[in-house]
Amino acid sequence: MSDIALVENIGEYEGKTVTVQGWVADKTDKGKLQFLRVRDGTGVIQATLFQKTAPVEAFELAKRIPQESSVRVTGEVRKEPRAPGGFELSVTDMQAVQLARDEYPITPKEHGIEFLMHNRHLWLRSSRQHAILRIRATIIKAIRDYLDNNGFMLLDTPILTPAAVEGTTTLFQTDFYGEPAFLTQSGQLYNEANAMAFGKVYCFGPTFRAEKSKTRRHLSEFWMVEPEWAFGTLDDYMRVAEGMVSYIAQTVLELRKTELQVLERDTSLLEKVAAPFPRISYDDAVKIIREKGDPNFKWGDDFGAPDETLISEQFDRPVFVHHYPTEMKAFYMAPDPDRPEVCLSADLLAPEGYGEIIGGGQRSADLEYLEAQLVKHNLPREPYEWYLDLRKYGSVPHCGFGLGIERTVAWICKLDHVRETIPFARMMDKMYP
RNA sequence: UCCGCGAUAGCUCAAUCGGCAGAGCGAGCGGCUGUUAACCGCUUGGUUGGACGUUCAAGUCGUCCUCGCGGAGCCA
Repeated sequence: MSDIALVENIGEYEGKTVTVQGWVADKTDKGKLQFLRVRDGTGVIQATLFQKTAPVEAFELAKRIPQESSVRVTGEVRKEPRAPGGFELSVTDMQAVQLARDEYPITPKEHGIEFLMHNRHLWLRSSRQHAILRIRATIIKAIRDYLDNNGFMLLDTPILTPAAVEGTTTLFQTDFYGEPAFLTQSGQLYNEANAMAFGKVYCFGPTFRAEKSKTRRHLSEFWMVEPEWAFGTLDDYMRVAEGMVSYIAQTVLELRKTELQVLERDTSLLEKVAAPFPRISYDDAVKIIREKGDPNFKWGDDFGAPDETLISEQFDRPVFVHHYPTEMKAFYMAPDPDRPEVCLSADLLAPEGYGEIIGGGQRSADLEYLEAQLVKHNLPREPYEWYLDLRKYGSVPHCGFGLGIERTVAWICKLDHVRETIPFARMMDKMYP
């Protein structure tokens, strides 16, 4: 029995005989010459069999084997410029683990999105999906590395929660031992408690929004990283956020060249993603919209998707929009002491029309202000009692932000829709597979 | 929730004015010693999303329904 080799390391085995375990992604029958392209999860390698030299059983199997059958293929690794990937396996032995029983639905030709989403469990095997999801994994690791290396501690927040964080967004309700409970829409409030206990923290997990949104930027279940730290200000937040996003872009450019190539991503645009990012105030953003878009845009309105695109088009890298109207933002945002109608908040808009990927800001440290905000926002006090405690026992200025993973992946990969950025997207009216 | 578009073979699509429902891919069989979404020949393919209606005649026109796609609002 020869060594099991992974396709991603196949170059290390040149001249040696190894076994690759995987699936027949595709094949070409040339009569007395058979080409199989075998995928093992780490890559695809071409396995070649000549009728003249290969064992009879192996050759016959290769000739007959249906697409997506699972196989063990043994052969000598040869450098071969004509083969995709540059290496090829000259097969000396081959066994089927299982012969695919039905016609494989996904062919190398085009398919519609409805069909592909219905076959998502199989679509994941294709090279484009491999590229996207490897980049997703790299982005997540880059985020974790950046935060871990900058003194942040991972401290996860609960998924089952007793109340809305921001009150406005629709929540998924579930049953908690007979009591209503909700799937979290943000780790934000618990993060603040964690930050008061540990200083610099972050949570990383799934987030649920029952919004009836049907756009390329929405999922019902998505992943978010939320750093939060004590003694942090609005400026501190923007510095950490731009550092993290730059690090994400640089890491993907460095480690995922092949994948970006598969996706035909213009990497020159990603190379520009380096701190510092431009910062403009909400007031200035409104001016841009009035000049180049809607002249009647009202101060105090939130930006629509076309407005965000217009703003981000003015810059060649992500842009912060800060000091939003206090009314527009969550109840816990700290108002600007010099100008209370705006708050110490900022969103980061990604380039190329990808819109908001980060929202965050400085939180109010003031007990009386937050008590008044709860009343103003019609929120019950009782579920927030513990949150108010944080302002009783050593309240300090602090800040934090949330970055949406799927929107970030969509932007880095330049995808049309976030549904391809997660293995199994949960969208309005869509739970299969 | 609102606006727009769509549903025809396993997949991607075509079908002129309402007049015999087609092609490519896939699959099956055969051929080919360098294929890369191969190529060549043959074969296989249908409750035209559902219900009702108009008509001598409906994939095509009308009403209702279901599902999907795109966008808006809202958000990350």
